[in-house]
Amino acid sequence: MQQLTRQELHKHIAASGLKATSQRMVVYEAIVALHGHHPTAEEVYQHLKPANPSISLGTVYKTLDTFAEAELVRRVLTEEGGKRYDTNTTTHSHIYCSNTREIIDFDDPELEIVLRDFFSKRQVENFEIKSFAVQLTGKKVEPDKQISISGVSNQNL
Amino acid sequence: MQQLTRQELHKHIAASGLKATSQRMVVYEAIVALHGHHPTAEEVYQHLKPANPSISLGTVYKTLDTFAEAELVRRVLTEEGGKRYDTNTTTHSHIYCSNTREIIDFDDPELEIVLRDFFSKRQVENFEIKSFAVQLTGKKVEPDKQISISGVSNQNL
DNA sequence: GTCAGTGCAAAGACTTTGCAACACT
DNA sequence: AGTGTTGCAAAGTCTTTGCACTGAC
Repeated sequence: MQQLTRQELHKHIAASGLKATSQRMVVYEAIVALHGHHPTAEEVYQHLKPANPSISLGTVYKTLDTFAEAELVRRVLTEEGGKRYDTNTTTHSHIYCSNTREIIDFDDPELEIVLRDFFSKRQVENFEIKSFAVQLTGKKVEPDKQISISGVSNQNL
Repeated sequence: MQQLTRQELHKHIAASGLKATSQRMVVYEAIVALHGHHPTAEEVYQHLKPANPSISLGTVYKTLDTFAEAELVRRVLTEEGGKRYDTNTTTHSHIYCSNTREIIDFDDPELEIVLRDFFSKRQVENFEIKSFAVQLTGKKVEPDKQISISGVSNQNL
């Protein structure tokens, strides 16, 4: 994502019905800058601290929580239990590497079409579905090694 | 899942290369009993405590972690940041209710076929996929209300 | 008998909260 | 001006760790 001007930041935040304070703009800016890294509150704080030494960690926590409620950002599911955040992009799919614990964006329009199609036919009882995501788990391999999906075992599917 | 005998518990645990201690059997028994509830360590502890007052919470934490490493149980992704566990069943899909914070199993063979199919064609670069899961997010509705998927907005897909 | 596993309690990590001061609308 | 937001620090929650003891193999 490109650099946002102060005005744009203001607009983004105000558009969600939130007061556009300077801390919120800074936090939003940081999470945009860290897009793809799925940072924790602490990481957001560390990122914006040099340029904004007066902001407090507690405010970052509160702000991210507020943003998540307002759907300005979304929480990323983790197996480790920490809360991570990301800008609310069009894809909700992630790959989780069990070796490096990275969460990598996986953006595949085809997959999304397939799923969207599936759920437009398959209604879930007593449930109003708001969004869905695919979570892939696996391990990074060396670029020169053979890439395979054959390792997907039946009992995992 | 049915009741497991002490011998069966022993076998399950030993089969993963772990020492089959009585604490481990009790923890495994509890998580089987709580299958579908996706309990936290604390909940597992509360469940087994009445019958096993001498077991310590720390041991439950350690044991669940050990089990997860050995893939005897799996960690369930949560948005809230707490670690939850479940027996390693054949489905990996969940529905998360943002109202009640419940995690509900969603077992749909058709969906699994669709995804399995998709990923058998679509290889992911430099990544060996081990498993995948679909995470649905939404809200429970009253049984008499209209159920709809139309609320799925484009920007979430 | 050996060594991994356990209980306990303390430490650690992460997150939330209360409140006075502050700043956006 | 009024109300929601911030900074700070303290409290709270959840999880891990160290160590002496125990029990499974």
